[in-house]
Amino acid sequence: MPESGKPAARSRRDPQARRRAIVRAAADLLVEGGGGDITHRRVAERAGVPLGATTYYFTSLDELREAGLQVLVDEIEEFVEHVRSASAGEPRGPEALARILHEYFSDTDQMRTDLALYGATIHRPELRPLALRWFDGMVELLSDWTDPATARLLAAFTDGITLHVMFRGEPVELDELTRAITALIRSGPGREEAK
Amino acid sequence: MPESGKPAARSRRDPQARRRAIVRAAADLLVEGGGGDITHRRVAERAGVPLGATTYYFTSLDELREAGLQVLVDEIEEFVEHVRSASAGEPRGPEALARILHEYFSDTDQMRTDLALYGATIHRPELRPLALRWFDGMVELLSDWTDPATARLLAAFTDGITLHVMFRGEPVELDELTRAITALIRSGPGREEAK
Amino acid sequence: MPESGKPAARSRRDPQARRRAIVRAAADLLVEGGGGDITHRRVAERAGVPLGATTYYFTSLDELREAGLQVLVDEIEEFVEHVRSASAGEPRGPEALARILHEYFSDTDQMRTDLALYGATIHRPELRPLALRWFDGMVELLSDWTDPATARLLAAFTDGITLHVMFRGEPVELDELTRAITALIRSGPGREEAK
Amino acid sequence: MPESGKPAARSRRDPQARRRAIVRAAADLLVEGGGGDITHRRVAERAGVPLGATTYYFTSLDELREAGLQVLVDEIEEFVEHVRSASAGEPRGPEALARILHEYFSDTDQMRTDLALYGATIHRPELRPLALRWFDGMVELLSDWTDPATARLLAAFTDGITLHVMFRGEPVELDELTRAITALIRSGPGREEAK
DNA sequence: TATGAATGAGTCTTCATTCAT
DNA sequence: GATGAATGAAGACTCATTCAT
Repeated sequence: MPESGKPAARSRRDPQARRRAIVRAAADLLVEGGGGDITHRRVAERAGVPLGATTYYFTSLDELREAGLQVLVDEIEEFVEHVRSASAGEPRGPEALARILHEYFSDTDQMRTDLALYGATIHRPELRPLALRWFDGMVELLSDWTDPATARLLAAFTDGITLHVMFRGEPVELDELTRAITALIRSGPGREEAK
Repeated sequence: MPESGKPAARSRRDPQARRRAIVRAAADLLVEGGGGDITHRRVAERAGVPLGATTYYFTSLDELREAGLQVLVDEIEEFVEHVRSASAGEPRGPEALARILHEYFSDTDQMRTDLALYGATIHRPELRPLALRWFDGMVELLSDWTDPATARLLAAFTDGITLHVMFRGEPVELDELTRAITALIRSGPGREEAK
Repeated sequence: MPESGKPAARSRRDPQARRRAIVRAAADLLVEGGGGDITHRRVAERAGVPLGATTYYFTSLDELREAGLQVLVDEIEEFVEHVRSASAGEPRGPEALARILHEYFSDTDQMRTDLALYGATIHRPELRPLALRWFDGMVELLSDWTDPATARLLAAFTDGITLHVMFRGEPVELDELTRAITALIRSGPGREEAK
Repeated sequence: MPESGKPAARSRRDPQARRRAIVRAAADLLVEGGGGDITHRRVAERAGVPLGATTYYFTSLDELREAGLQVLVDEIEEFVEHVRSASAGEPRGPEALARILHEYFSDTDQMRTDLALYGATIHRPELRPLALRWFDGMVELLSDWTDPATARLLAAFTDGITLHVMFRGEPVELDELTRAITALIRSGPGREEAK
């Protein structure tokens, strides 16, 4: 129960919440059905707002789509941040990294979000910067474990695995993952020693 | 009298050629703009056939879209086959493989086709078998160079690199590729001796 | 009753007639309400065709509007042609011309069409060539009665009178008209003697 | 305390100025794009006032449109008045009048305003009184130079020339104008001697 | 067999107007 | 008194699909 005063009763005359609800709905639709499924009507229904609200808050459908995608990327970045802080105290060996990534490859929801991001941007070059934010975030995270060049290779490797795991519907084995990651990291020039 | 003869003079009074032209147009549109760009009108115009022809040869637009995707996969398989036969005499070392893959990562058209395939199937589980044909073809190709498990990892790696290279618009360096591939292959249990 | 065979029964599966009906409806709406009143819905209802038909036959509303306007201009030109041939045998004195124009200034329908033409083109420079066809037609007609320069002045004069007569709802007197036209023609260098 | 003082500092907390700004914006839009371009949003943006202000000061959009038109007519009347006083000392011969009118026919902005007035009223009989104020003002002005009947003819002539000059984008020559005006005035019964 | 006509559903978008604040 | 949020109606346009020919 919040402070006091108007406890619930939001939604009407709460532009911010309304906008959020619309974007949330767009993001969900993006994950479920891809960018082509974003229509004013669908978003409005999903968000529980009248049709006019979607056009009132967003000048064009493109803008709405991008806002939804933005939310997805924000979520992904939060996830990356979460992983990073959760692994703060862990040893920096390849095995530990493999365990972390393996966990990620078991999180279907998370991967579905990534896939939605790829799908939405593949044919929309103007939105690719959003996907790059995810790529770069991953590279940055991996840079805690290896040198930048290897981090980039590992980031690409990660996305490839995501694609294959999701398409095949089969998980990736932890030991194989460990083997590959270990090999890739060992092959690199090594992480620069900070300080 | 039909039968043989008339090697040229196709297209008119050649239902098969017409069908092919339509599917070809659909495939092109798929690569250029994604599944959302496939409409009867657009395909008809692109193929240079009357509007009615698109509905005459294909019961529904979905069917047409899928046929176009099919063509894409066929092309990809041809490409894989081409690579395989072209590399028939080459040594089976990681360096040679890296060179082959590096060439692939320089072929923007080819990668665009792959991307179109991902994009078209990400949100259509029923079409994923088509993408898997590409995945499997790649695994099979790579199995000439390493063990099956490593081949699967390499195939995923390949798709990840494709994604990153295309999205970033930056090529991948041959030496990095060589390093990664060498490491991955060396880490594997080794290729079963065929024969 | 036409030839034989299908006597009436047109309208369905008679694209030409359909197109004509649509344009006719657009032209009527143009005269009655101005260019702003042209909407797909209104035209469709007026023409007695389904909404989709208007977009099927015309790529854009602008095209439809222009087609309607075109019809108006065609009508006007027919009218000019009619006047010309009707006055073929008449003497070429200013009095005869005044009588002809006076008749025109009594034809409310005809003037309403002209007004619609002005109204539709005033804010659409791209359509002005259509209005100029009327201006030029009038100049040509008047050139049968006087020199080109004076014909141009008279044509402008005609349009001004149309505007005032229609806006005031009061006719112009024949004798005043005669006086003005006579004065204008007499002031000119005179018609070039043909041959 | 209000009353006098504060010569500047208007606009905020000055309802009248706000209203004026809105009407001014409407008038401008009328001239630039015709009545169809008048929308609350556009007017508000143009006037630099919040959207709500346009509905606060004007019950309906029609009312706003008419107010804008009103302003146009006021401007036109001012212009006529200006011409009259400017020509107060001039000789009353046709040549002088021709010069004055020729100046008017060179003032594209002024003519555009007139055109906007025609365009806005052609299809709105209820607004025609506004256009008649311009017609009548012109007749009155011309009555300083000729008899009423001829003044009416000249006023119509003026509007016709405006239409043709603007539509053709070509100016009218001073000598032709002089010739026509001279002829028309000479043909009249002559101006009643005032006083 | 082949095709262009046909149309209703659905898309994006704009907007006058109302109203809560 | 002001104003931005709100929304349903309507507008332009596209199109899959059906069907007459």
